[in-house]
Amino acid sequence: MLTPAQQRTLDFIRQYYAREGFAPTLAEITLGLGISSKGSMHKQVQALAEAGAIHLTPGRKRGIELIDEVESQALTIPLLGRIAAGHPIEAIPDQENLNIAEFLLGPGRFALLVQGDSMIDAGILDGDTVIIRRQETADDGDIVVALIDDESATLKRFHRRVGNKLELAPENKSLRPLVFEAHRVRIQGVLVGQLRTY
Amino acid sequence: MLTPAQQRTLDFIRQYYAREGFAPTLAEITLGLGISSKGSMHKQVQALAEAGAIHLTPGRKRGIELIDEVESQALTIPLLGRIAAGHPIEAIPDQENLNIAEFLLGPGRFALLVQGDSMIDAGILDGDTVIIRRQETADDGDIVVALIDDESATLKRFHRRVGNKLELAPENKSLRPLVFEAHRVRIQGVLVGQLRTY
DNA sequence: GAGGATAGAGAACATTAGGAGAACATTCAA
DNA sequence: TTGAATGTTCTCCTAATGTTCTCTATCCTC
Repeated sequence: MLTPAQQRTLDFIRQYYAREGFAPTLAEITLGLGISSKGSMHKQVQALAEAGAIHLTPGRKRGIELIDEVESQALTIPLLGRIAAGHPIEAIPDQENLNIAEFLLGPGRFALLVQGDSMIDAGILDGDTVIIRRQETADDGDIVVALIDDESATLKRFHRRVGNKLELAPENKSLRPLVFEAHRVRIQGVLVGQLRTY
Repeated sequence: MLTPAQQRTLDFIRQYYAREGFAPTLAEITLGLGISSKGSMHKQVQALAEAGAIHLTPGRKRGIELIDEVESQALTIPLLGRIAAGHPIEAIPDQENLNIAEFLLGPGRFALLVQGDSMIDAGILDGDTVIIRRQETADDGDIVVALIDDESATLKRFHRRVGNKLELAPENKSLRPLVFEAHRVRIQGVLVGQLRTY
């Protein structure tokens, strides 16, 4: 069971690794998390290693290795091909199976049931399930789950605005974007998937 | 069994854990449930531990661990609750995990990649994956994969028309429904799911 | 009403987690 | 070979947090 600081650290290492292709240094982690002591960070990283979340090669620079999560079990469905109105189904070479687990499961993800039509123009309907990856920051244009005033949650498209303000825009022509001071909004995660059953 | 207050507490802990990746503090639970005494909450949490619903590490901060019904953990994703613009995330009773497998997989199912915008008003966008169950008949109003003249395939909404005719209707205001003699159309399957990744 | 079970308030206290920062050791690339 | 970059090991600090009390207030059943 990870502590909050450990979880933040792990999330940062994962993101860094995904972005750069190699592990961060202690100094980079401290910087990324707004801490100033790499000694303290060393403690965190050690704790992560003991918890089995990462593997460390002592002394080595950038010596952090991520430990693969439980291998995603085979959860595949045959992918027949591409369908476009008015054409035959076109087979997709070298990809006869779709691994759903790989698409939707992963560390730090959770699902939410969407209620309401505010994202309908983005193809997210009332009753759909969305898959969210937990993270506290977002890029401009991401669809995020945001907590406003630590109270009401909402799924909206995220934009930065001048003057330390944020815009949360629904994808529905009949609704208007909302603009908030940055400090009132806490991002809880970004949309990584969506699914629906009939 | 659990008392109502214990159930509320457990639900909150589950939701918090899925969202944050670590357990809440007593103070956070009390706050989340609208209570003001962490001493009382301590009692609740102790009771939950005795009931076997959670595991506690005494003295430790955020020392609550959820007890997994391990099962097919690799195939499930925590379902936090229902999100509606402007409300807190509302927990869904008795459904804290979503099993992706049973959600989308099943006998006789296959996937297709959608190309084009002909079903956009049904929330099916260009690039989405749809899950189809193989069957040769369909009910009025189903969305089906149909083969026309044994040649071109298409994903459309299916309607019966008088005179042994069938209508295949796109869900896109700028496109018109097509009507065929029944013998020209062969239904290959009906839409049972849809998914999208970002 | 008595008595138990359940909820909660709130105060006092003890411990932990997270962090600062200095000093030192090691790695690695030029 | 060498020095900057980076990891390691300390010691110290403190706010955040768990623990333990004692009191109240409802319910419910008998």
